[in-house]
Amino acid sequence: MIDKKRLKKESILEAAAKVFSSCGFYNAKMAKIAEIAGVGAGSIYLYYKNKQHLLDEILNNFWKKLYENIEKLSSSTGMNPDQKLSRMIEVLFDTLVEDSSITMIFVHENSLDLWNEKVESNSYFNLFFDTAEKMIEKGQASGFFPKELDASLTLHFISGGIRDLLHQWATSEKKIPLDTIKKTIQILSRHGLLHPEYAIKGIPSNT
Amino acid sequence: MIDKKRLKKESILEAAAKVFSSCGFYNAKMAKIAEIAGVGAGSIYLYYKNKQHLLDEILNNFWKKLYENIEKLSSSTGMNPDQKLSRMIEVLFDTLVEDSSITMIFVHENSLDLWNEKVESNSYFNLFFDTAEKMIEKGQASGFFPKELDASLTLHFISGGIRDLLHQWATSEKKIPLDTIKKTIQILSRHGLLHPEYAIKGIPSNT
Amino acid sequence: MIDKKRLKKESILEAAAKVFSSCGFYNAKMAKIAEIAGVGAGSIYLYYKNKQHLLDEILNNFWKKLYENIEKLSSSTGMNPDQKLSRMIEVLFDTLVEDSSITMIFVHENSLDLWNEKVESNSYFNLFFDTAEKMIEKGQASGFFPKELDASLTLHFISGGIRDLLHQWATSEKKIPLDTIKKTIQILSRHGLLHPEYAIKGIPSNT
Amino acid sequence: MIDKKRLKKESILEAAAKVFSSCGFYNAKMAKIAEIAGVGAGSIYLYYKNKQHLLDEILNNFWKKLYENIEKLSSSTGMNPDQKLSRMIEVLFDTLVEDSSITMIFVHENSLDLWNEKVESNSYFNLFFDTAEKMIEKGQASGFFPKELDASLTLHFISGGIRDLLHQWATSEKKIPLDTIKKTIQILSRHGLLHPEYAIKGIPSNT
DNA sequence: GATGAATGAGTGTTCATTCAT
DNA sequence: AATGAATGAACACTCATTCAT
Repeated sequence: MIDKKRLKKESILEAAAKVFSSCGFYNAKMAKIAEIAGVGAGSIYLYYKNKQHLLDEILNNFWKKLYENIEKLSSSTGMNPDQKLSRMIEVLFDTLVEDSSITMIFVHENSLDLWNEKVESNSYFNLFFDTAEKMIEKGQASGFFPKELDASLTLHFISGGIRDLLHQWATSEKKIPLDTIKKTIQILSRHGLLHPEYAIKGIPSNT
Repeated sequence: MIDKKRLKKESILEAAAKVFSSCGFYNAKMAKIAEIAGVGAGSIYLYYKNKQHLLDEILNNFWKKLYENIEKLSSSTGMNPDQKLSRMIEVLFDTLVEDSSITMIFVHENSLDLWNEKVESNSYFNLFFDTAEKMIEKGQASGFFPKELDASLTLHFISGGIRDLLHQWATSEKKIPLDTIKKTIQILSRHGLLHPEYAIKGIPSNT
Repeated sequence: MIDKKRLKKESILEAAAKVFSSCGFYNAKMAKIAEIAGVGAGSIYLYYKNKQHLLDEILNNFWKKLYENIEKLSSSTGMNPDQKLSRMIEVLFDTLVEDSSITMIFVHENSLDLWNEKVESNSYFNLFFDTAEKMIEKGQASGFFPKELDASLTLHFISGGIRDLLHQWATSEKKIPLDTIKKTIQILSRHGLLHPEYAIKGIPSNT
Repeated sequence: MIDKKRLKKESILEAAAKVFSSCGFYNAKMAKIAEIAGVGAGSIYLYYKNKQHLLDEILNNFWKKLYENIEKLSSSTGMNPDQKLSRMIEVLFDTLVEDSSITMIFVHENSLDLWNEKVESNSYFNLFFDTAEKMIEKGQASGFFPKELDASLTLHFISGGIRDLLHQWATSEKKIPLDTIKKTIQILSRHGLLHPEYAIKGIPSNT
């Protein structure tokens, strides 16, 4: 009984994710969402205040999942910061890939006005970023990562990179293998584009 | 006479950029654009087919400028691939920072439907990416950059990173100095997050 | 058992009266009525056909009470028509004041569409008016009231006056004492605004 | 040109009055108003903020006209208070009869929520009532009208009476002649229902 | 009987676009 | 060319009413 309700609420959210991801938030019609969810148009409003609320929930769920995954990782022992970084990227990546609708929404719904509410402190969005930030700071403290980098900015750079790569992956005709994407992200995040040797020895002057 | 026309067309585009960047595409009102441009609402349609066309033009101009800047760089001699990469990032960065409206649009207007038209082959968007891609491939050929990376994906990763960083910069209260942003991008793009020494020597096992 | 039912039916009507009087018919929500009555939303429809029916019942009850009060008065002996008129006004007034919800409804819910059904002949509304009309006609027959007046119109004038006065009373900040209202009604109904002496002697020409 | 605009604005208001008066405010459809006015649905909003604004304008116009008519009367000389009262009732009556749509609206749209805005001080509604109130007070000062009456309440009684009488007139099948209505109002307002002689001599005890 | 979740018809309002002037 | 008044399609949301439980 109470399970059925949860199921219905869930199916509406899934339908919304599907429609948002394929049409974008502004072109998504509530009627379409209702149709896909298999409920009457008015029923959506029994569970969600309005269209915006649907998006908020979707994104919040996403950040929550991400936070929970990263949280375990953060407090785990037996990995050095570099391994944790690798793992974090993997988690971020896997979470995104797991549900392509969410990925598309994450990728696309960046529009200015769609973010105001989620920046409330201690939203999962912030929890995620704070946790990840601290992981990087620890890596800096133990000498793994250069101290001159700002942890928050670093995080944004990497997550932005991942986002665009997935955008590319999701929209490209000839599907790029996910493993290629994954490896690319790992290399670039950890080593950057420049060959490590050059980074240390410097560039040979006769080139 | 013909100059006056060009001026008016230009001022409309500038107004559109201003409004798009502050409200987002979907909340931007044509009436507001006309008002800011100082023209009648109907006049916009003398120069641009519709709202979408305005956005297309803005983004196209942006990619054109970017392409032209990168083009010179690409064919220039006297720089090694690493220096060119650095310079390219600088160009990308500077071009974005130059006009904050455009940056905000570049950052936000990712919505699915807003991109279909621009992927036409030989748009400046593609020209830019092709050129940049070739630069990276040259770097790989000459051993500067690891061959295992896909040039196109690399490019997307970096541009996505830059985008998110600038988003962060544009929306953060306490303005982060642009130089910090710039340096962060340079380091991460070229060296990644992991300290180069570890990248080569490997991680000490006793950590 | 059957009493419990009557009680529930009653409480729904009371709740409806409360909500109608505070929000007006069109802004009254069935859900709110159900909540105040302490029943489920669907239960209302076990007792009343629809929203309109609730209003009909409320008003019908009101006219019924009024009719019953006036009926006794009409057939009573020992009062002259003027005294009966006075008494009738008093009854009308007291009935209205007794339940302020009903008053507000009587005062406000005049909207065209809300009346069609109630004009069915031999509704209590009509019974009340017929009885009151006859009282006035008797007064005319016995010379108390001027014969040139139409009894029905007279009645409407007076009841309209009372209605507006009560509206005034119900909405005014600084509560006007009910006695003042009552006295005003009595004087104006019986003597009008003009000082009786002038009415007979005529107006002195030198004013 | 500017006249055409005024004409269009006017025609929309007239259409609104027509529809409001026949359906009531809440059942009036904007689409219907537009259709009757012969304009597109959106055009209404070029001239009026919303549906409520239409009603406000209609009623405000009505009170304005009424105020202007009463104002002249109030400051005129050569009439005693009783004559002025008579004249005022006539003006009120004539203004209402002049446009039956407005009358119906005046009669029906009393709903609680439809009045909030108009009670702003110095609206024409208030100006009208203040002016009329002063007329009555003058009549009391010069002994024409009984001092025990409150001028404001008196006014409300009379206007309420007129309203109901016109309601009656407007909805009755067999059209009552307007003259009958008018005379009824005059008599009742000035002399009340009781025969003036009785009012002075008292009621003979043997009745 | 009683419930309250589900429904979907219904509508005020917006705004990109057009076109008469 | 330039205007801005006019348009009308489109849509999120409400809420009286129903009906499965």
